Amino acid sequence: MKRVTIRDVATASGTSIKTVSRVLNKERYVGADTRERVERAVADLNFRPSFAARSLAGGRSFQVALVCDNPSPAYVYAMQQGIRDRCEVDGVRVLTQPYDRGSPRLLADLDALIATSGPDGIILTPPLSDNDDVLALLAARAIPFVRVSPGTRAGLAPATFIENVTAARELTAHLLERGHRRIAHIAGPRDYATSAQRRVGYEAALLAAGIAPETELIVEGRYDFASGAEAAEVLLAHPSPPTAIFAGSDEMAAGALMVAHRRGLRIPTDIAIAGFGDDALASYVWPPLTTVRQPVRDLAWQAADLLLSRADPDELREVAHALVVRAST
Amino acid sequence: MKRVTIRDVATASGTSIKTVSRVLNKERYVGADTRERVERAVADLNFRPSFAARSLAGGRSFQVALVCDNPSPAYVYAMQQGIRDRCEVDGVRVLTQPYDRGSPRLLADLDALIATSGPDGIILTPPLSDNDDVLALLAARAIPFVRVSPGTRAGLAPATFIENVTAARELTAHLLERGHRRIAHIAGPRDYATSAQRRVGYEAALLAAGIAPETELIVEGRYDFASGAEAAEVLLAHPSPPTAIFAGSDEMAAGALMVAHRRGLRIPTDIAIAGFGDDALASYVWPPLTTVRQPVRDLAWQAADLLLSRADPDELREVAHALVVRAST
DNA sequence: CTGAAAGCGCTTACAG
DNA sequence: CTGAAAGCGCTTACAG
Repeated sequence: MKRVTIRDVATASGTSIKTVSRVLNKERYVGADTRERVERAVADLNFRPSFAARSLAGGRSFQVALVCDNPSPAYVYAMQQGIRDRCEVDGVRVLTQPYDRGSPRLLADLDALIATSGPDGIILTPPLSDNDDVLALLAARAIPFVRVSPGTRAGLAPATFIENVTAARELTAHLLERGHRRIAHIAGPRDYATSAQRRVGYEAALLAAGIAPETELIVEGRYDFASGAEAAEVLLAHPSPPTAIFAGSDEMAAGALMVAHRRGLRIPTDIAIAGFGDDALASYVWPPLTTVRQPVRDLAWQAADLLLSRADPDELREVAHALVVRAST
Repeated sequence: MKRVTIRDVATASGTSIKTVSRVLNKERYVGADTRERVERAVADLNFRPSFAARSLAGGRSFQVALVCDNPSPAYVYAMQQGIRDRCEVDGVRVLTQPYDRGSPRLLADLDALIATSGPDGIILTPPLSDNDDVLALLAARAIPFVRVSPGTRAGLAPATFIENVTAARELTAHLLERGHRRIAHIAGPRDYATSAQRRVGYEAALLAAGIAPETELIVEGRYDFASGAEAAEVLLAHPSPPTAIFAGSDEMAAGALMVAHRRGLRIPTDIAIAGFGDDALASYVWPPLTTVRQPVRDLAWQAADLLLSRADPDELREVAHALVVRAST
């Protein structure tokens, strides 16, 4: 079973390999009937061009890399799906490279990825979207990239985002409406721009209600379950504990929920708990979590679209979020 | 910034490109000092060979594909991690292709993957590990593959697995020890070999305890949360409901847990619930789930190792499971 | 142990 | 609108 090549298609269609190449790449200036003959031959022979050959000859790899360092498998998985949804339309493959931002090898690994696989573009998710070293490397290598949920330096590259500040303000307002006055916040890690954005929204809502944010009611987590539980322990041990907790991620909210259960607290009567993201997890825990829907798959799709359509560096695309009220508040 | 090529390395080290190629591929018959000169030049020039060129010339792609169709992001993500852990040792990349086994395009898409990307090997996860059409296609294309948790046709290809029957028996025995006599089972979908294996283990434990399995206490789900909830509704509506439910996956167990909470049942007093897998989710719900630990990442690592080490088709590797008792039983 | 030649399957640049 | 030539950066087969 020898491989069918462009040469076979040229022979079968009575044209040259250059013409077949033109049809393959949807170039203009191919006669209608010539195009048709080539397309028939492609179908008849079940010809599929070799990525390796196209990459080598054309200097493009037909590959996009998702470069991420995120504690949530659900997030990364949804990102992969959204990116793939968009990329497969263009016949582009997706390479997922999870990194450890703490690793001293981060830059070297990323550089190696670029040198060996030569992706046509890169999609950066938080916290890498705001990592100066990574940003500098991509600029030096002159490789197109898109940022998901960046915090600073708008205009550096196209980006997709949700209005984190607004969303957090809406969620906090919901807790205020429920009558809560002592509302705690479990913030995300410092190097995520989204952490600060969500915290700003939380504080803005409190201020708008005439409540001064208290440092003691704000604890920093790592966006994961364990840190949410740790933070909740701290908050609930407070002499005058909060009646509501707004966690910056659903996983942290789930951790807080676990602690509340362990302490025999009734939810939401004794303590209301809300998250952020609307991961599948938010619907799986008891009681189901009030949260903000962050459509990760859409964010990813738009990011891939920005990349493949070669958007201008200052193009920003907002994806709509939504407050989702469930039984935990 | 022109790309550094093998030719530059040959010039810098005073050898030929063939010798550089030998060093790169760790071939034998290279003089010690020649090797050293080449290695120094590689390091000095920061040379990284092009995957595209190596693929085209060598007929290998340095790429392995994970071909899966699984409802659980956590499972797929853990598989990706384990495979990548092993592959990066050999400088091999991982392509993840999620498929829809219900799709009429499944085979065509898989065939296209093979034709365009030409992976050096493929890893199949359930239920694709037992899909006859997929198996036939891979055989026809003569492409090496490894199966994760296959059910039948041992010897067709190397495989990794956990002892599902034993594990399910142990879990059910645990429920029996807790005093339960009416133990229900939410089984996985029919096309997963693991579904039948777990069910067999469940029935064997009952029989060993002198209890005849009842058809009405066995409901089929889809391994996901929603189907677990649906199955639990059916089971708890039974005139003589079970006192314990063993779900074939953690997600289904979480669904059953949700239904129990909605009905105001105390867990495990009114109803005990156990899952299978020990996904992160199992520790996130309340009460935490008793389950069987299935080390997916290890299964994946071993699968990749079997592939990269060109294991014989009859090589099987068992990965150890473990009963994990928590508060839900 | 080492190297010169040919070729993998495409695309690029150049002609016509 | 179409094609012949050169070349992408490596590895394979073949010599020595």
